[in-house]
Amino acid sequence: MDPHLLRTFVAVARCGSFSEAARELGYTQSAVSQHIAALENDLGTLLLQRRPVSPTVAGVRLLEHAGPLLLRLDAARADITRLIAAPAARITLGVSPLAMTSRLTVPLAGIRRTQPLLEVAVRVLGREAVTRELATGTLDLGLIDGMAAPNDPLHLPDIGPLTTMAVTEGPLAVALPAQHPLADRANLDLADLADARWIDAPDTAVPLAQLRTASGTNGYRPSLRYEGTDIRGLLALAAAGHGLALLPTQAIDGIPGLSPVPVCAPRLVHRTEVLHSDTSDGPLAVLATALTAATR
Amino acid sequence: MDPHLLRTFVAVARCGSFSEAARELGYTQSAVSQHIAALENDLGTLLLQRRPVSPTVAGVRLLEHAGPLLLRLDAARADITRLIAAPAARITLGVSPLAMTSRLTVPLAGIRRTQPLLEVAVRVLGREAVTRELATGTLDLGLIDGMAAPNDPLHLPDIGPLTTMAVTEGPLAVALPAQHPLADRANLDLADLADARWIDAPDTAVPLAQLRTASGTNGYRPSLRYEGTDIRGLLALAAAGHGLALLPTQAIDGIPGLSPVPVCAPRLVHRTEVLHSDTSDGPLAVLATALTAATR
DNA sequence: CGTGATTACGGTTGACGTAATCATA
DNA sequence: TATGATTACGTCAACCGTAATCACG
Repeated sequence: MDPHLLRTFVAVARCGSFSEAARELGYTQSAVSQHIAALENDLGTLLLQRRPVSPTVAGVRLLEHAGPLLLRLDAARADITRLIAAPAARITLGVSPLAMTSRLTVPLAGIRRTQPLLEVAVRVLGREAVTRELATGTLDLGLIDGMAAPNDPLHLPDIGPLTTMAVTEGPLAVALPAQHPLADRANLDLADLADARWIDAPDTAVPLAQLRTASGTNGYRPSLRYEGTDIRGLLALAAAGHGLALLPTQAIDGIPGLSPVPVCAPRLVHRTEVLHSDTSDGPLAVLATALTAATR
Repeated sequence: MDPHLLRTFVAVARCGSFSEAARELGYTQSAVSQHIAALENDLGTLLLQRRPVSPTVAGVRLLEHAGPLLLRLDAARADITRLIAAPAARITLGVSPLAMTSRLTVPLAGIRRTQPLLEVAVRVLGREAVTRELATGTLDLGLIDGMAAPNDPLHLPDIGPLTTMAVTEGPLAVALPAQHPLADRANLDLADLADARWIDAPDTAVPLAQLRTASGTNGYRPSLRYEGTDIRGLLALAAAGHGLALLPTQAIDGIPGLSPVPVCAPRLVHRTEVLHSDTSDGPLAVLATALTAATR
């Protein structure tokens, strides 16, 4: 279970080919074959079906472990090197789409005024990408949004010891087309919409999987998948009746053709949090607290 | 960042000695020294202070990663081997103290009646221990309790793909000595007790760290630490006025000298969940659903 | 047949143990 | 000075590449 072996295993599984994975990793076909053989021998089971190459049941299971494992390994290395390296002259901020609001501009302006030598970059990414890049050190600071119970932290994959601070909490609403029969309701119970058609937009709206666990049902089946980080596109699809989406009320308000209907049960809020891994009080920690303070 | 190196690193940090760690791992003193040197060389920084041996800042940081990393590595191996191995003739159940209630006996009796050949063992452990042993395959099924927002899953360290199902949700109460000034209150706001004296009983009561994150304050300082899995002992300490503890109301009811006072804010519940890593519908999955069904 | 995975085999690298050296309480 | 970490060095195994072989489409 050497990380190298795991890395080639996930590469082979992703590529669907030993030789392709070998090219990608800079190994020979032979070495990749030996890696997989070593893993399979170690675990005592076949991990990949050959010709065509596809993971077995055990292989699928191992893949579920290998991803987080390798990510965390990278995170550990990045964490230490960041601790050693000189305080950065450049801060890259990763923001999930719905965390990217106009309020962000105030503390950013503050930082740029007080520390004009500090280069600041803002990058809009999906939620998973933000945590991943934060772990590997590509990002210095993350601003992530999500759904949670009131006063409850977001459920984030634990890639390591991160400092998290709440920035905002606001109401959630279902984006209903204006002509939808329920569009004039004062509020809605989520469970009533379990059988409706939903848009699966994991990076912009609340992920459907989360709706399922929150309501304990198996509903909220997707009618359409929306990938990317652009909210306007999602709203256009919702307005056109392609499916429902759960968003912060604020993001739906004033969009033509859409009525935001608040969700009354279960009791849930939209929440944004700042994440960083700076234990001391460097510019990162300062910016992080500035971001929280600006909206309190 | 070879796992072997990480393993010896945590061993050395725990033992506070190279030679002691070497004995423990079956290496020579020399090999351990080389392992640490390799790690330090790879990461480009000192990880341990020598004479006496104690982790540096970077070392502490690495330790925070290494634990979960190695645990997850073990979990992956255990997961695969379990998948391969024949369905067990023995099921070991790990239960956290407050998840161990009389309701458990009903589904257990059901299993023992329908599958008399199946050996069943019940083991009461701390919450961390249950997840750890579940990950490494020592336990087959876990029953864990904790605090959460209503209808929200427990926050568990993600050691891998686990099936979790809610078993019970019930009210929480502060265990106050009968003569406490607030003992006759109808209910309490948690924030009002942030400056009180608390008992830190991470395995039995709600961990104080969780109270802090839930209320966003830095209070709930421990006056006494209580280790172990015996609730009666904790209740005795609480009744004697050594400090407060947050527990399910049910656990405090009827205990002489203690008044359970419900917590009204923030809105929180005591919740128990079943955990297992069986994807198919073996005896584990059957028992797990039996456990949830019995209390619905 | 041809593409692509496996096996055989050799060179190099790296890992661990023995033993000598160094350093600190 | 004694305990315990480091360094030197030799041996052995593991790893990867080259090349031949095998197998499936």
